[in-house]
Amino acid sequence: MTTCGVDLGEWVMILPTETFSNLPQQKRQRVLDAALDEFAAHTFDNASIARIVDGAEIPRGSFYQYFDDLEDLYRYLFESLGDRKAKYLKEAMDEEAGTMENIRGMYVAAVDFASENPRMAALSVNFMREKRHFRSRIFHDFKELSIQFLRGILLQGQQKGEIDACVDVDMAAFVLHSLSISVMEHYLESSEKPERILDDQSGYLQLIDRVLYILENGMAPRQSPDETGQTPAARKGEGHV
Amino acid sequence: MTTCGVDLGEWVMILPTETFSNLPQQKRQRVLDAALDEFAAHTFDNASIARIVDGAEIPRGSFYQYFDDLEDLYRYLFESLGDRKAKYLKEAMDEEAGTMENIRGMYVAAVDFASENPRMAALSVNFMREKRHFRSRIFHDFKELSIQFLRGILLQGQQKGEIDACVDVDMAAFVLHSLSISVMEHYLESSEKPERILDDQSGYLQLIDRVLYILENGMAPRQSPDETGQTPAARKGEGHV
DNA sequence: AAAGCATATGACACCGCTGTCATATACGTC
DNA sequence: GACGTATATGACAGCGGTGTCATATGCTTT
Repeated sequence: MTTCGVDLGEWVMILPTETFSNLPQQKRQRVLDAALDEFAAHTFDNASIARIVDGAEIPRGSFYQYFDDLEDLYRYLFESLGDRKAKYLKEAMDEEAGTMENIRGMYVAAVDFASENPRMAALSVNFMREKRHFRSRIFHDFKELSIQFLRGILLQGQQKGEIDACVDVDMAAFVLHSLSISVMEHYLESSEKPERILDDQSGYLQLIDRVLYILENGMAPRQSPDETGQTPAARKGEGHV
Repeated sequence: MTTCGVDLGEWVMILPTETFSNLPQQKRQRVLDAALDEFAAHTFDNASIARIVDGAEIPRGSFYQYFDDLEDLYRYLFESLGDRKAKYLKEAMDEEAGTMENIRGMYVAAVDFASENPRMAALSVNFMREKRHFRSRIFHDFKELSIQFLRGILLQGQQKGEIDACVDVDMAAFVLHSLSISVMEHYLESSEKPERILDDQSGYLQLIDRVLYILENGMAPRQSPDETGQTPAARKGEGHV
């Protein structure tokens, strides 16, 4: 697939074939929209070009004029997802802030991202459900990357004395990564349901705080328990709501 | 599907149609084997009757003599999985033991189970990847059940003073459940890889201990840090290896 | 051996999807 | 208007799947 930079609305993305990038905005958007719908609702294996062309109301032949195949389109969407999510995470990181505050910031950013881009979030949850083999074909060890990023934060935290020296940073990164996926999944599943008890932001901020309280303080009784039941990060982060 | 109890080898299971249960053991086993292979390798949507009958070397028509459809067979396998896994968990639970020791026991049991029944473990990981809708159709809120079970243990632990009163048991159960899935997934993925750095039991016992150390003690520095870097549960549990 | 019943068998119709290709259309250029 | 090039279009062959059904097989009973 040929690539060329194009400013599409708010953010710059890498586009597939020339033909696709020359398309009138509206039509192009219809295609991307239908594709996002498809990948938000189905794993890659179950996604179908037939439904995408149907949704976008373009003839089947055109699809192959724009993309080599489904994976080509997927790659493209996935990349723009990565760019977009990276922005959220960058905004959330604060050099001045403590380690746990930054971690909380990342969790919150992930839910913000999911709430503002539900289809992209669903796509990324589906991506995590793909077989390892597929995942690394699309984005070489995306999971590894995410874990390494968290690992860096934790290591720094350990140097600053904010993370206990006894904790194994690799495991902690693994734990944080797994839980952030679970929280996002939970968020997306709950917003599917009609009841939507927790679909509002503030409900999820509370959920994140409670999960992080456990990760920060542990489940064993503390010698001097914190009476508020909130993490320091949560307390400092309250301005966010 | 008609049901009837039959003792197949080590454990009692509920069998589908009369016809299937009257089959010679060897043939029946071939079918179950092929099915387990299929569901360990593919999610339900991607599994195919064609491959199963191929693997079992039975004619396609026979399949429909034994089962209504793929879901019928899936239900049956899933149920026997549940029975089998429940046994592991029951053995792991110890009324006398402390809460964290029991939780560790469950994690270890899950990896033991995965190691001794890798295809069933893969099936159960695939099950967790299914859409919520499918999951509750097969087994009404399996995830919920698992979380409720953990919740009970934690609540008891809180009453015994072994779990900090500040922790939200619902969140803790959610965290424990999510991580147990992640650990099992990690185990299965690592045993797919040729290197297999951590595929041995003892490597995983270490992984579990490190994860649980974090959950027990938290990542924040403790006033009186434990010099060994292991959980009390891990120390008491060492006899297991 | 004929009849009756349970089970086995694989050919078959039908479906949804993919990727291709011959053909149609639009548009800029002479 | 004729030509050339880029793009549009949907019919189509091919594939792998499903569920069915007419027919075959084997075993038991008379």
